[in-house]
Amino acid sequence: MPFFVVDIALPLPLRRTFDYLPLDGESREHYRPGQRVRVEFGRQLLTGIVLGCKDDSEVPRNKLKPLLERLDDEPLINEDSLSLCRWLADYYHHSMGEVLEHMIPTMLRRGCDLSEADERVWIKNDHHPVVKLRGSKQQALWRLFEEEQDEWPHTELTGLGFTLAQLRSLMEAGLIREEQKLPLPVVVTELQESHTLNAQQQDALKTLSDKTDEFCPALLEGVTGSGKTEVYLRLIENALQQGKQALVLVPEIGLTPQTVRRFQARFDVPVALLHSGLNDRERLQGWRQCREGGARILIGTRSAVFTPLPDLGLIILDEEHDGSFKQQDGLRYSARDFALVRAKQANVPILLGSATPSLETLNNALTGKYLHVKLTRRAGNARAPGMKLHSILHQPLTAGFAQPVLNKMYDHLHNHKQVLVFINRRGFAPLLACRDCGWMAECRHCDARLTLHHYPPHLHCHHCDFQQGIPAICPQCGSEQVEGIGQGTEKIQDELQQLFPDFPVRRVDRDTVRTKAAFDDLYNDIHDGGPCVLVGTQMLAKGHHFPDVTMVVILDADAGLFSSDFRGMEHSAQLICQVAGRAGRAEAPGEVWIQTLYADHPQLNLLLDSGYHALALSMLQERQAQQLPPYSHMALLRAECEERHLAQQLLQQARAYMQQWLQNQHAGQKASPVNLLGPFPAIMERRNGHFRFQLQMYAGERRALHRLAYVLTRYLENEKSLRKVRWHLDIDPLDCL
DNA sequence: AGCACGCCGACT
DNA sequence: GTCGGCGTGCTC
Repeated sequence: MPFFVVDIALPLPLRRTFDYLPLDGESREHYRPGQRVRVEFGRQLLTGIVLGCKDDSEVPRNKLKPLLERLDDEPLINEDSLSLCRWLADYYHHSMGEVLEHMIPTMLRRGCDLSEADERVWIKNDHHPVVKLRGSKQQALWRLFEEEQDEWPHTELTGLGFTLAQLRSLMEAGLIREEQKLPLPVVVTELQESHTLNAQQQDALKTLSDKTDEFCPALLEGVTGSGKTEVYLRLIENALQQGKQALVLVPEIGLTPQTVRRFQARFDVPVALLHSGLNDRERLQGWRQCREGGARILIGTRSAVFTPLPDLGLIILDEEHDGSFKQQDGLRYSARDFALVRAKQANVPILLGSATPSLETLNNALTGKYLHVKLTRRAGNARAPGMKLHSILHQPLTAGFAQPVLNKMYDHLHNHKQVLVFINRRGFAPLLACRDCGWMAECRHCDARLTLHHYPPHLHCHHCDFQQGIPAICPQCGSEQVEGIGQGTEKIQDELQQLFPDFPVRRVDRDTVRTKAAFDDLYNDIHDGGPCVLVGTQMLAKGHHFPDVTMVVILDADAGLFSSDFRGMEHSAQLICQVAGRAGRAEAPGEVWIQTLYADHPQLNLLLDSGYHALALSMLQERQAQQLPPYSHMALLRAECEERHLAQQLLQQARAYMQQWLQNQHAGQKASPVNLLGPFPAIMERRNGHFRFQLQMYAGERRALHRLAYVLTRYLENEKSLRKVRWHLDIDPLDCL
């Protein structure tokens, strides 16, 4: 047998792969890219992925080890997925082995067998005798098989109150049989009719349905309540009719039971869900349901973009501007950008939806790179909320509110409506300070103030989770005048409750709704109506509809207006629109009050007078003038270390290396194709005990940036002198703080 | 990333 | 005398 070696990607941060000798008696045909193998790596056992075979290795023969075991006969990852992984590894300058880890569920990464997703399932026999069942429970059970579906997972039936004895009776009667197999998601049987589309929605649908058999990226820009979801549902319907699968990607908080139910109740097909709440086995089941074609629709968050879908016919990515589509550690990929690459490879349409598209996407739509479809009218009777800036300059405030705002809130409550107060600060007060000497409670691990919490009483760092008790006296001067300064959700809740004693004031933040279940309870409570005030953070802004909310108060819009990040205004505007979108969903028109010290802020006024789109166009002009993304491409090299100077030094060294390389490459040229800025300390220089610095890289051409990033990562990876410093390269970073 | 090897300080 | 600290280097 001719000599050959197997090229294997291992789950290591190293940007290279490893050669192993094949198993005795196995030829090249046994090794196909995408199979899993067990190997001895140093002294540890690892599961790797076969990338291919080679005639020979760069490594001397005596150093080559034979691999220990081949885990798959059929590749677990197909050629298409492998080439997507290669794209990710190249584009994000990441290790192939770690990229591949994203493609398969945890259990398979650990070497488990596919069959571990199997479960006890009861199946209706094709040819069953006609029998008279005695017990009413048995009859009810049989009806499920006759009227709803042929297959039922055992756990699903016991969940409905049926017993093993009842199932055995049916089996003995020859009606059903038992098997170990992959269960399918239960199909909802009470289907809902589709809503009728308004003229605009019909036009949108027509435009978007034009190309279903080829790559066609599109932006659906639709104001809140304009019925984007209905358009999604129609497009999915088309895809399903053609025997295709649909992938729906939603932001982390967007995957609510309400959303899911809406999709499930519309289609007579199994819908798989992938989100952070699943355990390893459920993940494996969902993955197999998609890969084996049982599930026809997959709804999932960021990581669901990796799921194999053999009949993929459509990708929908809702709230495309949402930051949760970008992974913020490890492989820092953008699920939105990756979804576009995937759609291109699969040659299928992809629809990005948003009321407030990111400037990147909007630019692509405006330049014609994407199809641009707009929905400007609210579906049904819903009217757009009226937005109003309320200047609090030189105004006396009660509990942080201006009197006219409180009066308005009172009116709404008395009209049996609900009021939503939005403030992006958890806790009681954002800082604890001494009245006498000015001392402030600071985190010992971060450059940040500790937040004062009353429920329960403690000081808490929101950046590293450090907690401690509240000092009774000032540790600096001994004064007893130690108190919270400023306001958070807790304080506002307390004070509003005193101002409106006749109405419940509820707080909605990470501290009150820790679990998904808690949120659902609260949501149902609120949904059941009754006038109340909701005080909450970002959590309130996304995903959920509160039909009885007719007034929204935004308390601290100013915080976002002067951010040091160039995307600060964009994100503020998106957040304001999103919060505003919570009001006036139903027939009752809503109103939005924004308290601000800067009532003449030009961009804020543009947003309120002319809407997000107009503001976005103006922000794009600004970006163009400053050559910021999307008019340039960016990468960020971040470094952090417990020793301040080492973090800084790594970036200085990286900068020197890159400058040298650029000079060699582009000798004689006037302008460098990549501009380097920094190193700068991060806005919060110390976090969790680590000093953080960063180096910005800008380029007009993506090519040049990537060529530089390639040599940089190889250089840093092999530079052993700086190994105490943790570093990473963030391609297309979302925030540069 | 692990996990070895290796060379210096405080313990039974 | 040894246990254990983490600097350095390697893994096909």
